[in-house]
Amino acid sequence: MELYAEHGFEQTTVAEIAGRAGLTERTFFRHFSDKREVLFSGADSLEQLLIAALADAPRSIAPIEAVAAALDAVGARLDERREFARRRQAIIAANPELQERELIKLASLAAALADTLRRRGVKDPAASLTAEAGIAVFKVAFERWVAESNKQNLPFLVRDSLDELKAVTSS
Amino acid sequence: MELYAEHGFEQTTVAEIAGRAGLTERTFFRHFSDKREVLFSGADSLEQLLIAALADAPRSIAPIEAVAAALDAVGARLDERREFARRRQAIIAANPELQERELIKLASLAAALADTLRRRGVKDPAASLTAEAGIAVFKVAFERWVAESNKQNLPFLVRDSLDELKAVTSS
DNA sequence: GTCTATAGTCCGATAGAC
DNA sequence: GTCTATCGGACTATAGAC
Repeated sequence: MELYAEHGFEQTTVAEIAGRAGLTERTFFRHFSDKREVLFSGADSLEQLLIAALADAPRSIAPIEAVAAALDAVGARLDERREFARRRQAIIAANPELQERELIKLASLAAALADTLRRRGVKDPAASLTAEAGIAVFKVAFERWVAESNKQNLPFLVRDSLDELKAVTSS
Repeated sequence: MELYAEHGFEQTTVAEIAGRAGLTERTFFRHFSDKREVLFSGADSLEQLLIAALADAPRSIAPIEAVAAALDAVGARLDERREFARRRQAIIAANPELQERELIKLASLAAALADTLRRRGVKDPAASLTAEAGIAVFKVAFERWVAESNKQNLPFLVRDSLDELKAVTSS
């Protein structure tokens, strides 16, 4: 992240990254499948957290509320590292290749959510739509969280964005 | 598309594509920024259609309905080339790099929708959420359209998916 | 760790369309 | 005279094979 922030993602070579870590280029690719992945490898634990939180949500509440609860858990985790998340996001925002990788990670989250919902008995297309809606809410909340000057925390923004989604779809 | 379908996207070199077209590698890159883009260059006209349809929608209807009308227009256009769309989608489904490119194109559509909504006076975060909800609806409808054995057309599936989204968010 | 294919860039030259 | 299209060759870095 230091090198990507200093010289930009494209200008940074894998050899430079490996060198700063005291390793060789080859070793970098043993740990990360490609040059982008080093910025996203932490996402796996977030996906696990998300799915576990959804699976633990009470069956009595509506699917979209269960998804919101799971997103809250992820939001709370990210909120602990707000400055780190901001620096990381600035790097991603500066490079389309990194945005592509971020989007496929979000799509993977949506697929995992939909899968877990189906396991809870939600039928398609409701399961897919609830999952996609949840990710859309999270995306918007996350953008507000990193961009804004105000200090609202991420779980609050997730809740607020969900309320807004309900409002715009209730026509 | 022929080469990608025959040998797979990764196994196909740009030199082969250029060769079959009677051109050189260098010329390929003049027309397409990268090897993936050749499958997505048609998306620009769809984005224009989408935005024009949204801009033309009457101000009297709710933003999400205006977005749905715009998605209908895109759906109708795609419906004319169902078999082509299916073959193209099979290639994309077989390769993560192509999925990444598809997702960033969809994100671009969402950004354009949100922008047009703002120009119509919709405030944020409602504009972003309406746009993201619209794209989510379209994604799910499109998946059903290419995957299903039944013969429902895309505009119908867009409408059906929107109704489903309204249902799952109205808790 | 070594070797290699290929994507993608940069320099430039050429030539037809209008 | 300008615009746009082609091609050539050298080059670097990523990423995969072994």
